[in-house]
Amino acid sequence: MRIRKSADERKAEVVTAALKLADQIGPDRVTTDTLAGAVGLTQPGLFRHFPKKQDIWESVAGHIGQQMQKRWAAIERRRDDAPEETLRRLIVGQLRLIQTFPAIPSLLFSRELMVENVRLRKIFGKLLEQFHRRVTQCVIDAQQTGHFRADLVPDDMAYLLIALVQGLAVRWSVNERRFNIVKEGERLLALQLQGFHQP
Amino acid sequence: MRIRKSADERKAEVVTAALKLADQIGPDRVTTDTLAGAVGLTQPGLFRHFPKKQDIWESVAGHIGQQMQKRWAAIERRRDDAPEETLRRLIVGQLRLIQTFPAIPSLLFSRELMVENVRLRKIFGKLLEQFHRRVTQCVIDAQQTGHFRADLVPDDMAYLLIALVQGLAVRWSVNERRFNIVKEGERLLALQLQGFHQP
DNA sequence: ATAATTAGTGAGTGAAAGCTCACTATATAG
DNA sequence: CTATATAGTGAGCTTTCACTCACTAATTAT
Repeated sequence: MRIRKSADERKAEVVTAALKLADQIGPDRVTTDTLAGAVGLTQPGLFRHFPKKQDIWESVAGHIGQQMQKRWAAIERRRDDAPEETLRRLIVGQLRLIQTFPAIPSLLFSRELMVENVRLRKIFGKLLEQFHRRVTQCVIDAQQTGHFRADLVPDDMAYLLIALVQGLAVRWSVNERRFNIVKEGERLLALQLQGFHQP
Repeated sequence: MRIRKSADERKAEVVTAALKLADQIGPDRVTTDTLAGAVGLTQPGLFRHFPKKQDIWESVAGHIGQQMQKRWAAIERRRDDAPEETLRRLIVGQLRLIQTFPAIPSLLFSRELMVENVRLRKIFGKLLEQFHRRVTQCVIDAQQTGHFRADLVPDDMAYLLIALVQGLAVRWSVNERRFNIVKEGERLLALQLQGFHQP
């Protein structure tokens, strides 16, 4: 008796398995065969749900995008936070997301995703852009409440904060994740923010 | 009459061609066939000089490493620079290197290099570590000359500065290199250093 | 209960890519 | 000038991988 599941359920399974495998063996080594095995299907069974392999990665990107949006929305719903607190939550949230899906950094630079799939690059590009917009807004707000120095360019301050996240992600990957990215991030963030405070 | 060159000359040609191709089409798409074509060889001809394909990438990594060391040495030879100036040169030099070899960021995350080749990961890991050590030393020096705040942790300040480079590299790649990474870096660096200065 | 739809499989195809090998052309040494 | 070493080639091998297709088993609708 073979196990049979609904299309939607399988799709979800495949996406999470793809993320897990991408983490463990690297995105470009996730073959349709290993992925199918991971969800208990034969290789052709996968193509029943995703006509092309790229479709799988697009679903994965979509899933990550949703997770980001969800976190951002939750943060912005806390209307009584100070701008600096919102900022802190945005940055730390991003780090936590990376911690939850450690494949994200390698995904960003995989051949499969970034070289071969234009649509995918656009998706990630837009996400980064949105993130920058949000961070910039926090910076502006913090300047207006007098917490941050007003003589600095908010756009660039946001870029520095985002670089903090990305640099940390790079180091974490190269270091084979031998440190806690969130803790490390919180420390560096505090340091970075000190530089932005009113003297 | 077939063209015949010395082994050393060919090796050098192959390394530069590999870097160029990695930039143009992505590291993982550089096949032995296209690479051989780029240097005017047949595909098996390549294996005369590099027994395994991985050996090519190791040579490439070695070449990049040499370039870095050369730049660092040149900077450190300027013994009369202020620590902050040395720091500035280190960071901007790194950005310039990336500008010269735009494949570096994608190389750092390619399957070929980072997943499949442990030795290569070690090489790059060591380079990053050396860079961090150098930057940290500059920070300490700048603290001792009274230019930087002494209450901040030098190690972490160095991490922030390196994150600046890496974050910029990420954005540059995702943005398909539509901005000048060196100019942008100089601006962000100035901003970052402001935060480190004595109030 | 039967028909229609949908999920899944076994076997196989074709293309890509790393690598081998026997052989040839060119250079260098004695 | 001959011998030896070295750079390069053509043909082919093997493995891996995305994808197809005819067919079967389970589910849902009528």
